[in-house]
Amino acid sequence: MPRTAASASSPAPRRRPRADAERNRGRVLDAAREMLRAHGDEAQMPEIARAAGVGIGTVYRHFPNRAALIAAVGEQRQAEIVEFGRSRCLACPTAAEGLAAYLTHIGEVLDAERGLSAAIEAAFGSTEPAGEGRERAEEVAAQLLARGKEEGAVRADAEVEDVVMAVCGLAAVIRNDAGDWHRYVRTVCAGLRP
Amino acid sequence: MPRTAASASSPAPRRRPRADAERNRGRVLDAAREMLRAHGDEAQMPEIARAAGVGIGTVYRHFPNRAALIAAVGEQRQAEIVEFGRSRCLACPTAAEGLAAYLTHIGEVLDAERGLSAAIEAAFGSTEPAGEGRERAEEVAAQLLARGKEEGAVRADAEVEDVVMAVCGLAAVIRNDAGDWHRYVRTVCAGLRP
Amino acid sequence: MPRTAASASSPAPRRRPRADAERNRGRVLDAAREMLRAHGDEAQMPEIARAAGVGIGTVYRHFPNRAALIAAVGEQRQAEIVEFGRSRCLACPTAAEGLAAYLTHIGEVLDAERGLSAAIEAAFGSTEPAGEGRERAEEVAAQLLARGKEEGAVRADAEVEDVVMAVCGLAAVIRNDAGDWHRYVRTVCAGLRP
Amino acid sequence: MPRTAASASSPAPRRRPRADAERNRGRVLDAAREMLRAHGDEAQMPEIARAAGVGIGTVYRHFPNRAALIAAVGEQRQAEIVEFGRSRCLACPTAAEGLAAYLTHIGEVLDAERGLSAAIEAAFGSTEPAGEGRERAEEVAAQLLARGKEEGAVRADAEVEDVVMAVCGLAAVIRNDAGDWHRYVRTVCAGLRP
DNA sequence: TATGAATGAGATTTCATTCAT
DNA sequence: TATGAATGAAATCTCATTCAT
Repeated sequence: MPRTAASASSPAPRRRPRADAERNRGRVLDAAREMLRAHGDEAQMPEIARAAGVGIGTVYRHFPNRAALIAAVGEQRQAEIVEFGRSRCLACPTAAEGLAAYLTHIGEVLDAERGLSAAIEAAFGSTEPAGEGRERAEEVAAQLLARGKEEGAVRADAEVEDVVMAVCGLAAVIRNDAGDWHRYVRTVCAGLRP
Repeated sequence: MPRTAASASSPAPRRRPRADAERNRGRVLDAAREMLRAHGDEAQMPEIARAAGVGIGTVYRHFPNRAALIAAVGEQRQAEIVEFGRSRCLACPTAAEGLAAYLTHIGEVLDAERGLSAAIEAAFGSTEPAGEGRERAEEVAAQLLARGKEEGAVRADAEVEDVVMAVCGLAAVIRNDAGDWHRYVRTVCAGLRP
Repeated sequence: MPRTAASASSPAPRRRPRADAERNRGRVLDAAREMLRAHGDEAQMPEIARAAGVGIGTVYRHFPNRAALIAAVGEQRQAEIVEFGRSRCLACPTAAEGLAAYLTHIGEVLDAERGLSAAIEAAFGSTEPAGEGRERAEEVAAQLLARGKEEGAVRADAEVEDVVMAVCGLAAVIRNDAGDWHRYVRTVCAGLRP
Repeated sequence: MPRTAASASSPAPRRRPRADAERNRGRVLDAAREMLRAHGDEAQMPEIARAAGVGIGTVYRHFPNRAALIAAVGEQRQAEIVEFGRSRCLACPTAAEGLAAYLTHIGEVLDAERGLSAAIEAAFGSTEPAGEGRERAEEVAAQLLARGKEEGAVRADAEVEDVVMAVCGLAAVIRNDAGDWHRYVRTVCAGLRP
């Protein structure tokens, strides 16, 4: 596509549109996700920048520090997990099944993407920022619990907090290779029954 | 100067570590524990060495790297926790009470010593080396489960692995401030009941 | 802000070292020089970094290791010595006087700055890199010899190499306190006469 | 030589004769010399101990520190050089030849045993301890100079100090690869002539 | 007295983060 | 705004030297 005549002779029109920055942010996030998947916590900032095809300064323009970048990766992955929960688990015949399916899905993701598990654990775990992702995750849990109570499959005093903690624990179980995590899911589900 | 026949004069059974080395190892471990307690993962190797009153080379002679030192601290703390479990929780009137007491004690320790929680989590979690500490921890769990089954307070198919995972998850819950950990203990205990 | 036509707008001739890096390199070099003067070979890298007001990483960015830093100090001092030779000794009434003055100046510098003498000796001695400093030093020697031969005050077969070796030896004499170095200068000068 | 009857039945007569220690000292010295020859200043104390077949503690029993060991090696080698000077150079037809032969021999040794040159330089150079070796070295120089003056081949005001400095310089010239050391010898010899 | 594991000071490497361009 | 060279704090390694056995 030949440039239109308007493209004047200025040596380089330094007007990088916002879209450009947005694209860079995405590239960095993707690269970080890949590097974390591959190398876990060993993933290095310069490597991530290189993999993203940007300078390291650009990484820091979009994320104030390494922890923030990792957190962003965790939240991104969390969002996908929650979306799965919303579309698939809420659609299960029973809430009990839905809850089990939700936890099992999380387990599978964490198991398959070991390098991301700390990031995901933090996304689900931390009560602090109560970010948007966190909120949506809690919505899914809340709906599952509510339905579960209606169906008599969940203790009346179960709370969203209990699910959050279960997920957080699940992440740790998998990250530490502490045992067969399917059994953990079973225990927790049983523990939430009336 | 006739010695009695028994004097097996092997030139040197010299395989006990030198007394001072043993002492220094202990000092380093103690110092690391203090620094971790106080500063968590920020704890620095030179600071630890200084606090222990030894050179940094000594720290590295006893522990090949920072991670190994932290792991050792975790195992030490784990040993104390397990000892508590053995002497107190096994002595509870019922196994159910014992198990709850065990998990609650762990929760209290982790809650009070946030800085150590990652180290302790790893000590309880990792299946890898199956070190001595790990073994003892499993003994306690095994006995609690066995008695629990006799008393009809624990599922017949519960295994030591389930307790290990519960502990590991508990550590993560507390480390991430994911919620009221007492509730988590309750859920897990309930999940192990028949 | 119209630039004059001459502003060749090549996107980035960005190969000049950053100004601050250049400044820091200089600071490190100066600090090293001071520390060497004061403590000789005892001078420590962390101390030098501190004296320079930079982190130790910066020292190692500019100089791959301690030896390289010391060598750089030696070359810097050598450059000053050579400059003295160029401006003062070449201006002496006779080449013989010039040569004596040159060696005497070197002796005085080495005598006054014991801590630097090994570095300076290496700078004058080593034939290896034939760096810029070395080249200039040889120019001075070459001119003194050439004039000396014209004036009949220097052997016809004397070479720059002979002066270099004399300087190198002088440094060793002073560093080892092997005797009254003025006598050494006299011997060498006599040895270069026809 | 069978032990005399007096050698009682004590399980192990812990009377290591002095000869034993003396032998160890010699072994350490030899090993150090070899390691220095092979690796120069890189030679490490533990390696030397291993090469000598003794514990590192034994090395330190005989030599207070690394510098002292190296100095001892230098003095040993110096002694051999001086012995050569005494037996060969003093026997030359003329003192001028003797002096040249002496310096040339030193040059050859230093050239062939680069790793030892710093040690040898120090042995010849340092005025400090005026040890026995040093004294003998000066005797040779003194005799060569005395005969040279008689023969009219050496300046009347030449002193032992001048020879010492020449040797010291020679060592530096060779150690630094500053040029063709034979030329240096020539210059110095010429410089000592009337 | 001989031994070598243990020690600690200092050199060097690593990498997250900053900042001049 | 994007870049990556530059920075510096902390980890880690390397020996010379000490000292319990």
